[in-house]
Amino acid sequence: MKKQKTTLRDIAKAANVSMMSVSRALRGGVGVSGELRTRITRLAEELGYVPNRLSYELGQQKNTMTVGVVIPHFGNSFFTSILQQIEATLFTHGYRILLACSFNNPIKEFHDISALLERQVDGIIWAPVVYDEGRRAAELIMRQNCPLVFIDRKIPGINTDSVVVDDRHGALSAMRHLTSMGLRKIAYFGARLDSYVTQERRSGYLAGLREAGIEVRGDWMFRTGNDMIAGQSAVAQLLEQKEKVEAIFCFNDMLAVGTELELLNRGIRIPEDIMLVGFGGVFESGIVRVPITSVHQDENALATAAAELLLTRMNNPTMKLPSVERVIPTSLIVRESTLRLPSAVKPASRSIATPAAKPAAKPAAKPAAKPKAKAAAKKKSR
Amino acid sequence: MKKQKTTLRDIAKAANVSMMSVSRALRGGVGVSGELRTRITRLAEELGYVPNRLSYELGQQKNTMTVGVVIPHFGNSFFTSILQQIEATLFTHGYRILLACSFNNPIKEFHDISALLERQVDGIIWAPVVYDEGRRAAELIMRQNCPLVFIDRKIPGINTDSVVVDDRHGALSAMRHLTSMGLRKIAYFGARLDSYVTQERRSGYLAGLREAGIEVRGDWMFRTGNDMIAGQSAVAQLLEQKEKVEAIFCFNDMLAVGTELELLNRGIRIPEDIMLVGFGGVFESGIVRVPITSVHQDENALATAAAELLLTRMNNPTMKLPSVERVIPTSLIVRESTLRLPSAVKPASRSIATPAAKPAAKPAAKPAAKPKAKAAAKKKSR
DNA sequence: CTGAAAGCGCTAACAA
DNA sequence: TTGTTAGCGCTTTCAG
Repeated sequence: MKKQKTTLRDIAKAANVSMMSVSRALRGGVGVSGELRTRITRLAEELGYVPNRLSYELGQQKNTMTVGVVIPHFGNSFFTSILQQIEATLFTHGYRILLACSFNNPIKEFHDISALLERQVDGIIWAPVVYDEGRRAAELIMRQNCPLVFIDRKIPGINTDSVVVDDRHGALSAMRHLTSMGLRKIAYFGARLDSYVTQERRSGYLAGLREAGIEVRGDWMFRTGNDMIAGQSAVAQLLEQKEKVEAIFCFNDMLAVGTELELLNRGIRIPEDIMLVGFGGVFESGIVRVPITSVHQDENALATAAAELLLTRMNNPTMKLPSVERVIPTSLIVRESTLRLPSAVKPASRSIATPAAKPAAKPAAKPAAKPKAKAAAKKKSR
Repeated sequence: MKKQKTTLRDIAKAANVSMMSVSRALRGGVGVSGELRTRITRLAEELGYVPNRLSYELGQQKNTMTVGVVIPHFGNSFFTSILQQIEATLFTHGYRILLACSFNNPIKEFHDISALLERQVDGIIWAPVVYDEGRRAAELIMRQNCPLVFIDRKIPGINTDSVVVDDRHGALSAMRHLTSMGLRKIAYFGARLDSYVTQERRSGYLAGLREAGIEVRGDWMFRTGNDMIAGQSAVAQLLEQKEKVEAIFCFNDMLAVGTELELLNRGIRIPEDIMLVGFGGVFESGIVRVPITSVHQDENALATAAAELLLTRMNNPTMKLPSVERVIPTSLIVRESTLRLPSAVKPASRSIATPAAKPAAKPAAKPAAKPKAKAAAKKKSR
C-alpha cells in the first residue's frame, strides 16, 4: 500500500553520500563539489526523483504556493473566465490553484473551505454563494490568518479585501438606457437566491424606475432562476398578464438568452415588440439571433485585481494592511435587442469584431463594444 | 514570518494533556474519556483549530485526497463542463482538485505536471496539448506510480487509461449527413495544432469524402485557428477562391460560430447558400442565429468515465490492471444550418427544449437533440 | 566541502 | 484511559 517514490534518502544511499549533500546538490548546488553535483543530478534524473513539496512546507513552515479558489458554478463563461485569469496570473508568481465549486450549495461550500484550509493553502479567493451561510466559513478562514479576497460577491461584516462589480450602477445605467428612450413598462427577471449581487442589481433596477418617476409594479418583478431554462418559464409567466411590458431587464445574460429564445419562439419580435437587456456582457449574449444589450463586466480586470490583492496579502503576512474594496466599473454594450428602429427594418449585418453597438442615449451608459469583442475573439475551443 | 496556526501541541498545552489525547479526542474520541473529549473539542473550537492534512499525509504515507486536472483552456464550455463534472464526481469520494491550465503551451504543461507531482497528488486527469512534447511529462508521471487518465486526447505510446470521444467516426457521420444530401463540395476548417483530436477529425473528413467518391481538394482544407475569430479569417480565405463550396465542416463549434457570424455578415445565407457543421455539440452552437448542426460529445459521460477510471486506479494502487481505453460515442445533432429547405422559407420557431432538429437522412447520423437540450437547460449564470 | 542532529504536525505502535 | 517514542521527507543549524 505504501507509495514507492524516490526520496532524498534513496539517492543518498545510491550515491553513498549523506542526504544533505543530495539536498544541496539538487538545488543550486552551492557548497557541493562540481563532480558530486553532476553525479547526484544524473542519479536523481535516473531515479525519476520529484521533490516532495509537502514535507518542505512542513519542515520550514514555508508557503505551499497553493491558493484556493471557490466559485459557485461553471454555468457560463463569467466564472470560468475569472478562473482562467486567476490561474494565469497566479501561475506567473509560482502559485497553483486548488479548485472548489460550491454549486450554489452553502453546505458544500463550507466543506470546500475546510478542505482548503486543511491543505494549508496560502490564500483564498472566494465568490460566496449567499449572505449568511457563508459567514461561518469566512470566520474560519480569518481565524487561520489565511489571506482572503472576495470576488464578485462578498459577505457583509467580514473585514477583508474584495473585488466587486459596480452592480447597482451597472443596472442603473441599463435602466437609464431604457427609460431615456421613453420606455416605462419595464419588467425585471431576477434571481431567486439572496446574494450580494442579487440585491445590488435589483436595487439598481428600482433606482432606475424611481429616477424616471415610474411606479414600481410588483407583478412585473419575477423571481426566476438564473439560467437559460429559467427564461422560458419566466416568459410564460409574464405573458399571462394582460398588460404588455415594453422591455425586460434580466438579472444576467444566460437568463436573457433563454428569454430571447423563448420570445422568438413565441413569435414575439425583439426589439420591435419587446426590448431585452442582460447583465454580464458574457460573449454568449453577443452571438444569439438578436444580439443582446448587456451590462458588461470585465472578468479579466476582476480576476487580476483579486489575484493581485491576494498576492499583496500573501507577501506581507504580518503587515496589518487595512482591507480594501476594489470596484470594477461596468459599461453598457448596446446591441440590437434595444435598438430603436426607424421602421420595422432590421439591420442586416454585424461582425465579430464590432457587434452592432450604438452609443446609449444617456451619458451614464458608456458604450463599450471593444472589450466585449476582444473577449469574444479569445474564445477558443478544442 | 511564521504562520501562527493552532496545532495539536497548542491544544495539548492549553488542556494540560498530551498531544495524543488531543489527537484521539478530535477524531472519533475512541479511547478517551468523555469528559476530556468534550473539553478538548470545545478548546479546539475556541482556538479555531484546523487539522493539517499535509503532515498527516507525510507521517502516514496516506493519500493527499487531491487529484490534479490539467486542461488546455477554458475557451468554450467543453472543458469547463468536464472540469465541473470531474469536480462533482471526485468530491463525492472526498477528493479535491488541483487545477492547471496549460493554455495550449507544452512548456507550461510540463511545469504544471511537475508541480502537481511535487504536491503529491493521488492521481492526474489530463487532456494533453500535443503529441510529442507531452511525452516527457507523461513518463515523469508514470515513473512516480501516479495513476494517470487521459481525457479527450491522449499521447500514443503511453500505457495508461484514457477516455476519448469517437472523433473519427463523429466526423464521418457529419460528412455522411452532408454527402447523403448530394453535396460534394465540402470544405474543412481545421485546427492548426497537431493533436490527437485534430488528426482523428481530419481523418473522418477524408474518410467521408472517400466513401462518397469525392476527390480531396487541398485548397478546400484550411488550417485555421480553433476559436471564433479564426472563423472570420477562414471565411475570407475561402471566399477568395473562384469555385464556391456547398458546405463547411468545422473542426469545432466555436470555429463554426465564428464562421457563421462572418458568413451572415457578408450576406451569405445559411443553409441556403452554404451549409455549416460544427463539432462538439457545445450549447453555444445551439443559440446562434442559425443553430448549427454539430457532432455532439457527451462531456458528462467523458468526465464521469475519467473520474471513475481514476478512482479505480487510486483505490487499487498496487494492482497492475491492464490499461483501458473508453470511447464515448458521438451523436449528430441536426439543426437549421444543414436543413434542406423546400423553398427559401425559413422555419420560424425553435425552442430551448427542442432545438429544431430533424433526423438525418442516413442511419449513420443518429439525431439526438435530447442531450443537447438537457445540457443547455443546465447552463447557469450568476 | 560534507555530515549529524533536530524539528515541522501528526499518528501508529507500544508502554504505563 | 493516557503518555512516550519514533518517524514520514526535507531543511536549517551547527560540527567536522
